[in-house]
Amino acid sequence: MAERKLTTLEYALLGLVGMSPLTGYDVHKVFATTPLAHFSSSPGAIYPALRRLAQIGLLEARLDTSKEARPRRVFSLTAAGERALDAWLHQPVTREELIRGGGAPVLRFSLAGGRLSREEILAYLETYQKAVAAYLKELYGYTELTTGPGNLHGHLSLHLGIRGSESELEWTRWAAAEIKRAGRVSRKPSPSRSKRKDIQGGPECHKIRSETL
Amino acid sequence: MAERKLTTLEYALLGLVGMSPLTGYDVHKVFATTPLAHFSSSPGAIYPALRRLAQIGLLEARLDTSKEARPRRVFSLTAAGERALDAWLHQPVTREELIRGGGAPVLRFSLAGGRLSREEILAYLETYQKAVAAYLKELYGYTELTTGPGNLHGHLSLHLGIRGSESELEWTRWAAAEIKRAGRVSRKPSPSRSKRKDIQGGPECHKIRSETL
DNA sequence: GTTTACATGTAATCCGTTACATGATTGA
DNA sequence: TCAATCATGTAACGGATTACATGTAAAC
Repeated sequence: MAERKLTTLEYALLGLVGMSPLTGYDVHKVFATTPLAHFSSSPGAIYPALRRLAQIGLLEARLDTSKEARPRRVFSLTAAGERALDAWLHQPVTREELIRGGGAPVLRFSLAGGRLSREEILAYLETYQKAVAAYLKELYGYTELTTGPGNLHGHLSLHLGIRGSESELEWTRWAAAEIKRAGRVSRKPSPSRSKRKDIQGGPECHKIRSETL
Repeated sequence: MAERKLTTLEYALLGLVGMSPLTGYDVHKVFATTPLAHFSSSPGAIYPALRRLAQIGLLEARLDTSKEARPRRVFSLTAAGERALDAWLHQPVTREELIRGGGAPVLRFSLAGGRLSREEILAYLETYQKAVAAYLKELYGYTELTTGPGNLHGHLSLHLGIRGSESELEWTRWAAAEIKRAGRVSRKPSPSRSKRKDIQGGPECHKIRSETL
């Protein structure tokens, strides 16, 4: 239980497997056919990563020998894997995550559905918003240096970053509002169900999510 | 001259060194203090990459032994380096570059100032725009799958990607318009200078650009 | 005079890419 | 039956991260 740091890909795998047990090829299909495509769907990335997670006890592999074909490993989350995933989902968005790309902030948000409470998710979006706002301030600071003639391309490139961050900032506010709204409207038609379940859905919902996210 | 494929970092180094000769620490400063920060400023990335580029003949290192301190290597572009950089700058934006992050599309645009003609730059922005538009179409296709209850987080995450791509698309149009406008207005006050030079500026402009981009 | 920041690297580790390998299933 | 696709991996290579090493200049 050396608690070594995991890569973004490995957390993505934990999250996917946590929705429903999956084989390596299932993961490949998700990465190849959904907006999660910025993860490589190459087997050379997926299979070793799954094996690594199994070796450190975060995933557990069940050998499926039905069909008497080549046995396939079906991976599912262990208790330690649940803990590692939940701990990661509770991390705030950092400046480094924003700058270095990799998509960790939105990945955490995607996987948080059903694993975090609505309050925790809103708190997470708050950290997201703050991080983007702070980074935007940095970018605005650069504009003074690039205005004026002689640096048109620097000026224009900077504005691409600024526009992107502005759009990201607006999204965090919009997403928070949508989540609050969804909590309100779905409580009315079915007041007997718990708030968590309203958003979370059942296992079949997980299946859909893993295919369409 | 085996023409091995270069990484985005290596092209960024070619571009920076092409603006003005630099040492490894100069590069570190650029990555640490400008919006180019999504490249790692760690010496373990920069120094080996510079050395690699020198070994394959794209950079040339001049040993500066003034000050009699530890000698520092000042890198500059070779003719082969210029060719490799220019060839890369002429590549259109691809779907893979957009999806896998890495910032190659905007990096090429940033480095294109002064190296490509205005017509070539506009053509490049055209490929950028087409690639983003095509990717946006893909993303819109996913919205149908995520609408409806039970997949709120997938739906919201998808919209983050859509908003980001829409913002990027608008930027390509705006940048093209700005470049056309700049070409027009700067020709009037100084009709004697060439069009290229109007945008490009001199060496001191390169220095500014490398610090502020 | 000692610490802090500047400056230039090297070494180990490790993840991801690319290419290869192989067997089962399906369609022509 | 032959090709193509599905499905499950392995192996080699290489680049990036992290940590370490070291020496100089400035600040206090």
